[in-house]
Amino acid sequence: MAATLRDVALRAKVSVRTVSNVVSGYEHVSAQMRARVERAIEELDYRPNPVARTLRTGRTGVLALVVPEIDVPYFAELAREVITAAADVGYRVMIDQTGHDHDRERELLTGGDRGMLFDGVLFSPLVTRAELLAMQESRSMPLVLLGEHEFDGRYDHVAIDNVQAAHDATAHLLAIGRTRIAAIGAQPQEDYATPQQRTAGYERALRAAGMTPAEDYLRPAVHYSRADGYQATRELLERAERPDAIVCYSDLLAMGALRAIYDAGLRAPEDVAVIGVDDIEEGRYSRPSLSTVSLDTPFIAREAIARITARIADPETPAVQVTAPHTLVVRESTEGRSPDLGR
Amino acid sequence: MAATLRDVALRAKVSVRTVSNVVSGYEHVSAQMRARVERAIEELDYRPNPVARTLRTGRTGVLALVVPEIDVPYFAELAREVITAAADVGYRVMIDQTGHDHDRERELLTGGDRGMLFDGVLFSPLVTRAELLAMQESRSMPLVLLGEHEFDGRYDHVAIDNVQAAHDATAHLLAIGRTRIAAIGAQPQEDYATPQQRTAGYERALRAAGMTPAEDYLRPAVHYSRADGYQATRELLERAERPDAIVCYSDLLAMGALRAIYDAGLRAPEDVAVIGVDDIEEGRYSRPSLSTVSLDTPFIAREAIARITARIADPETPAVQVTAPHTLVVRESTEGRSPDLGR
DNA sequence: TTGTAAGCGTTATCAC
DNA sequence: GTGATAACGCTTACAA
Repeated sequence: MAATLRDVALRAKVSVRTVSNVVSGYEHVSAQMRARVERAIEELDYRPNPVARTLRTGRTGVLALVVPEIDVPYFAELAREVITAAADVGYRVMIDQTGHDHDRERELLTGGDRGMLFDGVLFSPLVTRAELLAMQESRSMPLVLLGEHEFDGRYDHVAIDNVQAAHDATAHLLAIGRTRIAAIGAQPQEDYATPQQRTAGYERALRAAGMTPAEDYLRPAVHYSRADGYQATRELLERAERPDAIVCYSDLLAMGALRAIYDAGLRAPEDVAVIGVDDIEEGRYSRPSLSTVSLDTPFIAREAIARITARIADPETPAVQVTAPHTLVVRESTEGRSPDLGR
Repeated sequence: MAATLRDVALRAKVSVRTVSNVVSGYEHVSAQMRARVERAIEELDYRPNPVARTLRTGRTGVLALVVPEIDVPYFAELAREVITAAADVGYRVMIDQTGHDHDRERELLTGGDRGMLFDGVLFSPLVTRAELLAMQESRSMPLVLLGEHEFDGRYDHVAIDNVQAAHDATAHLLAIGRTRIAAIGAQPQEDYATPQQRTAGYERALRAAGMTPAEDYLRPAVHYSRADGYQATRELLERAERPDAIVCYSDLLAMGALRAIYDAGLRAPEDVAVIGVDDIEEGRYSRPSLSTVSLDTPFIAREAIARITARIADPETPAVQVTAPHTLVVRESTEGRSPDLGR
């Protein structure tokens, strides 16, 4: 049986209060008391029970990170950074997957079952804005939204400038002389912010170049997966007017696109240039290596942790939005440049 | 302020005992009592506090999954399956990263700080067996080891037959006529089980074919990363006696190898065949697509959850070892076959 | 079947 | 500076 505070107190012949003081690093404890208590702790191999502490303090030391699927490289890389950043400030991270399930997403957001298990939630949502508003009704728990751009002053956001990111990707394709530029990742049926914003950026870049976005060059993708990218690209390549470039709304879509282009007997970038968004490591090793818009995941993670801890400390902290920087990374899939992999 | 059991009791004019009975689905509650209580619960939007429940019952409903790095695709895919399998039986999953840090691994294993935060730990270790034995000293918490092969009867194992897996990969290269077969992923400095077993399988297959494993064909890799695979392959290709095939101890290493072969102006599989271990999705879309030894991740996850829940229910359950099935998957990187990606 | 009350292991409010 | 002691919200003997 594990030793408790009381056991230590008995052994050290002091009160539990004193032991608690020593354990939680209280200042005003005499040196000899401290020594006595520490010996008893040592002897009994005492370790504080975090559950009891939580019941008393209301703090769990745990954050929830909610993502659609943890094995999507972008989310895996984000999770890694988040876990690391959280550990730096003494937090652990619990990961929940929504699996693209609206109901599950809502349940996680309203805290359906999870009561006081977390001190805060980092949410990378698919959910619509309208639905988010409804969430507001629910019991409030510190919440930071990741990746959304729209900001309504209600929640902290660590945003990505999706419009600009997609614009930059498209503008790069235009700059290298492409004229039939398709896009993969739209979700016309749904009210999701990310695909809408990326489509807006894509179309804005085309219009700025005096081009009219062609309806059938805008391909939907449900899961932003390799399979989605593969399938959508196949369809695009069957068009009479075959595109000479594709903007993929995620690197994973782009990986599928590259393979589809190869399977069709075509070359990237010569026949079809491809660019993605995210900058996952996979794209640095693929053939061709993938041009992309790099999102600063460490920044997002650090900022998310900073926001959530601030809100936990003071729930009345006004909600703020920070936008993560992004940069265009040109690799072989658009310009034939070699990556720098030699160490 | 969140409503408590007592609030509900007061409102429904019943005892807390009755409310608790209703909440935890106790059988013998009269219909009218139940109705009354449920109305009060509804009105107060009451939700049980899991922390208080945990303090009382000793069960947290949380499992820890400990992996080196969550953004390594194999672990990400495993985590996905584990989280799903855990959710099916009412468990949540906390993810901890050891980051290849021995001390951190030991700390997580001995439960350094985490006291009673988890009901059990699923551990995918790098740690040596000798060190594992020492862990035994520590306070016991239900533990299931993932991926290790050695079984000492002390812990539950969901094992991979690493020797056989590496053997099968090597045998396949021999079967397609390769004679200068290198391996990447050994860790001669360390006492890690996985690389040792895979090297054993590699060497056994070579010997069975009447060949002598060449020392300088066995390349170390510390992190099993793309970068490690790239670097090791570069070095191999500089050898006077250039290998015509490479067994990579992980698919990620193989992705780096493929890129290095391409950068060296060589072709896979014509000049150098490559095979990995894991069967991550990335390898189905790479160019060339990657031959590999497929590990049954869903099986591992399901079995791990089954073992840990059994041990939580009865700590005296004898430790067992189950071995996950693996299968050779032949793709372009060894035999030029096309993958089947069209849906 | 339902009520009363004793903890679970902490922290925090009092005194001294 | 240290010692009693009352919560934190729940489950569960033990009674009724």
